[in-house]
Amino acid sequence: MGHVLDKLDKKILHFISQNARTPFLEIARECNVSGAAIHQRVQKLMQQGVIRSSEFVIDQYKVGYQTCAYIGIVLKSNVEFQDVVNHIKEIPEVVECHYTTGKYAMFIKIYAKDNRHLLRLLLDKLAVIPGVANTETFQLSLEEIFRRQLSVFGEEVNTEQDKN
Amino acid sequence: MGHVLDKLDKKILHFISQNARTPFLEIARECNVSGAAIHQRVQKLMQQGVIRSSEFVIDQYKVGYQTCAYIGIVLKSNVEFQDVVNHIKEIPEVVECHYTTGKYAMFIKIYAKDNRHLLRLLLDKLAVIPGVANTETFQLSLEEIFRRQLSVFGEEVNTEQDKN
DNA sequence: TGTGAAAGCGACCCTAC
DNA sequence: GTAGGGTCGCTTTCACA
Repeated sequence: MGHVLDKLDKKILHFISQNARTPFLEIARECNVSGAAIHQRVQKLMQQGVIRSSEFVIDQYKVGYQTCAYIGIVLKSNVEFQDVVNHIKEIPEVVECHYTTGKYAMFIKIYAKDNRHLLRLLLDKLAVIPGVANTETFQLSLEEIFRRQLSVFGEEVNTEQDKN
Repeated sequence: MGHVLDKLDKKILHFISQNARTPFLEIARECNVSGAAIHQRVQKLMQQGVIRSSEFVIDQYKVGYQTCAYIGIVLKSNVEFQDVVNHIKEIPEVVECHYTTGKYAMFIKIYAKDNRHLLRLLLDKLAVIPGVANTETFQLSLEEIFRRQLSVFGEEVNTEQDKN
């Protein structure tokens, strides 16, 4: 939890969370510090786990995955969560998996090529997992309206100022 | 949306979707092509919109956002979707927004610092948007079990082979 | 922790195929 | 659409403060 981030950390996160290829030297110039400082900060943030990874974001629709759905999963009683998770992990089309409190035990996000594919995933891959009682599907429309990273830093990041 | 991706495209996407800082030259060596080829392919993929962006992924929990929820939104009748979307966009804690078919009109993903914060967002920001009839919240547990990009390319990518 | 310089590479552009 | 070379700029490391 309490990772104390100062303004410089937040500025760095602000930049690199929007464009992973931003040169560290460019960030350094924006922040009026040396390139080495940025480099060291980024390494520390990675070690602390504040930075989880970096990735190019692919448009799933353009590579043939036309359908996306959130699925709430209800488990049978006395089921070991981890067993179910292990099965779910084996389905490559599942891109997120969460525990939830309330109505469902778990919530997953899944991509499929089309509705038929989605149905097959539901029936042949999900429903057959031991422990899964039933599922409810919230099918998302073709167009994702928007998607972004949490811009926690927006307000506090002022690009034209000294480092403190 | 037939963007025809050949094996080389898929290999490239496979690498850069997992680590945005992978040097193109390294990918080139893996694929037995020149660095320039990778560079041009990536540019083309960006122009086509297959690559949407690149980003460092921040661990939200480690920067003080302890709570995450999916929220299904029901709209009043005769409401212009876009008006509602415009209001939702103004809430920085919302990181995804989708249209859905079925029970809800829209589905969003939202981060909050804690339960109180989530409640305030629901009551003070979401519920007051004109056109929003009611919402249903699926609160996600602290620990995200996993999150990954669609590895469409896994099966087809063989790192030790020629380019065709 | 941050700095500055130095060394090693990679990105990018251009020309040729 | 790919290869190769050259230049420029970036990353990374190190001694020092």
